[in-house]
Amino acid sequence: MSKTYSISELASEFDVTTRSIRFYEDQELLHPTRRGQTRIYSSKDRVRLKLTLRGKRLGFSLAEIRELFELWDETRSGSEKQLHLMLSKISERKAALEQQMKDITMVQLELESAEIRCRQALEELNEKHPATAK
Amino acid sequence: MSKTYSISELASEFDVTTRSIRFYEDQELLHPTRRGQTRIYSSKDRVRLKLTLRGKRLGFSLAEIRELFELWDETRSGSEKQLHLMLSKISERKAALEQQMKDITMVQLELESAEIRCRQALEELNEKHPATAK
DNA sequence: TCTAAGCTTTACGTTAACGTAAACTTGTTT
DNA sequence: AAACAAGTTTACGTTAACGTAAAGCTTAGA
Repeated sequence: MSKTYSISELASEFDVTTRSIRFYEDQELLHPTRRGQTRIYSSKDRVRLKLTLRGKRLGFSLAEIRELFELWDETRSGSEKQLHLMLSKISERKAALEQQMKDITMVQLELESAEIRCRQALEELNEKHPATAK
Repeated sequence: MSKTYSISELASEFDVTTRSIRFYEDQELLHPTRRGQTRIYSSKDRVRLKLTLRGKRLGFSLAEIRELFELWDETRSGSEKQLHLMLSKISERKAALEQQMKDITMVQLELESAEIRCRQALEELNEKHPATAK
């Protein structure tokens, strides 16, 4: 009897619209059960929603996210072939994430130096213009 | 007389289509000059293209990237107000990037443990099935 | 002179990821 | 009974970021 959630509970917890959540179901990322016609979300669904949103923030498409979910499900009782496929997908993703880490680091460095140049420009303004006090 | 580039040179160097490069110009991310009707790209344009692609990999929209370029250009001879605006945009971006770093780290951990579980499953298969040699 | 490569503009098509609106059911509160 | 809140389905609309022709210039080479 683990916990369940309504669609609006999940929507407000993760700050997405119910429209999005239904859309994710349509794309087979979530598989809520029903009571009557009302959707009931398990904690597994909740985890999947969380993972979905995280994946999105990382630039994965919904299709890619779905592919990962499916692979993982198939893998859970998988043949050797499935397991190897999963391992190769995993290392694909790992490589992509490492590239992203590098990109982020580069941009962070650029932002740092941009910030420094901004502050210097401000100081120069204040020397010519020591007026605007405090 | 610094170096210049043709559209297809840049396209093949960065592995994008010429269509995309022209589209970026349309969105005012690039500003090549012309010889006759042919576009000539400066090394500044090349840098901007590189930054654009990096920004895209990080999930920025073209509009956001353009906004950053414009802010930076305005800032280069900017008023105090411009400089402060730029600083606040910079810290916005820094915060977003930190969140992304966290996301990546989380996903990397999940991939790690998924990989481990895969390898264990493979070992178990090999114990029941020590056949497929080498 | 013809052709081929590489460039150009113009413009309609496409995909992903929802937004938005309309009309309906179901349960519960006044 | 009436009205409300929260859920549902159906379906058309929207935006971003290009893809994909189609048709025309321009210049080096056979």
